[in-house]
Amino acid sequence: MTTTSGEFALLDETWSSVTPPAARRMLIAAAAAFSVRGYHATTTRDIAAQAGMSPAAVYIHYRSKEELLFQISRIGHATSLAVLTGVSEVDPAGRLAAAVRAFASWHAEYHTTARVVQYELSALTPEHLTEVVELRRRIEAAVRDMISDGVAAGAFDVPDVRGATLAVLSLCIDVARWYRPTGHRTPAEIGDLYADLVLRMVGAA
Amino acid sequence: MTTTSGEFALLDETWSSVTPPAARRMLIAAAAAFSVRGYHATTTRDIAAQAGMSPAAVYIHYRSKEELLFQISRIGHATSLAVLTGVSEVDPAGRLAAAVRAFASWHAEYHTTARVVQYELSALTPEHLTEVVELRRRIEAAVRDMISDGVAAGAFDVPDVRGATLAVLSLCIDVARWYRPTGHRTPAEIGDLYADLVLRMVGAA
DNA sequence: CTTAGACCTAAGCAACCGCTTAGTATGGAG
DNA sequence: CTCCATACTAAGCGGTTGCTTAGGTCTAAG
Repeated sequence: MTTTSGEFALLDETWSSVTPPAARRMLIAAAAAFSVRGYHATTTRDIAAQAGMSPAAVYIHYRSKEELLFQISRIGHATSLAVLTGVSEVDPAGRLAAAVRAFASWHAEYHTTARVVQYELSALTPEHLTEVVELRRRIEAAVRDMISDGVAAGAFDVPDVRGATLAVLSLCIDVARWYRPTGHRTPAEIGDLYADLVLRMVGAA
Repeated sequence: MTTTSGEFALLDETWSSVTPPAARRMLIAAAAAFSVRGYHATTTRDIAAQAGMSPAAVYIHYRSKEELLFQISRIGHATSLAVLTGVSEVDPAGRLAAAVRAFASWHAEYHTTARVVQYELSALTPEHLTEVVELRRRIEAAVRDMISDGVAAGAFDVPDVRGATLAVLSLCIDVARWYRPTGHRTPAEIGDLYADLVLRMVGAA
């Protein structure tokens, strides 16, 4: 486990499915630029310069600037869904805690990608947005199921399951907004803090 | 109490300090446009059209597009700080609950303004950002004081006061991201839900 | 060496951006 | 009436945008 890639060493292959290498470099450059300046404030010249290529090189691999955004959003949503549902614990409290720990710390560790994922939805075309919204629906359903399983097992005390689901997701997602690598909390510490707070919110014994 | 202005009827004078009326109409049009499309995706022509004036009319009342953003951000931050600190309760749990209820429901009721306040900070000039960051510091300090007062009085069980402050503010702020007026929760209901969740987070008896 | 094809660049186009300039309409004071 | 300040618009300027086109360079098979 290195300090830069943290506990997501295996997932640092976020972009490994993107080929050829030049297309991957372009995506990574676009994600970095979008996360710092926002989609609309980023020019195709910015992206190309950061990837070390000419502005026209963008269009060898992607149809448009928006397609770059879509690929980042699609892969980022799929990765965060995998992180959330990839926990192995079986008891309700341990399972929810592990999922929140992983999901929250992913939003810190990969705050660059997460910011694009969470705050640039409105720049997607309607067709691309539809595809991404389906992934978001599955993320929400995963959290809701974990909470209602705990309620059914008598492990949680939750008067409003949908409200609690909303709050848990909201809390984790917002990490992408405020997190700074220079802050004095590591992604793992944020994960631990949030797992504890969420167990208190659902009234776990 | 009307359904549209909710419990913030008196505060619906958010922009009442802005004169003359044409300047106020321009600010409101800009806030609406920025909240829907984002600062960088909004053109001065969009703003002027929504205010029913010509593009040049923007520059009668404001030096630049960025100054419109700054005024929205400054007034919005000041208003949300007033909402947060305007609670009258004295006991720690009641005071924190009332503050969270007011702050969270403000972010729903005025989600248009709140979105600009929370998500367009990076478009401000360094000088304007400095002024707004000072208001944000006071907002954070207000929440932190409420939590540490409760800890000192033995009413809360909080192992990490700064971490809890971060989470409480984060939860309320993120309402501006997900809230939709067409949703089935009213701003007041969101405030009640969040006040309960926050009391659980701080371990109030 | 020739050739095909993948990959990339230099140059630039049409459209659009924030903002400016020059001028018009209005209404109150003298 | 004249004069002037205020509030606005029509037109457009210089610069930037996303994206295209035409052409160059590299690798590897024949």
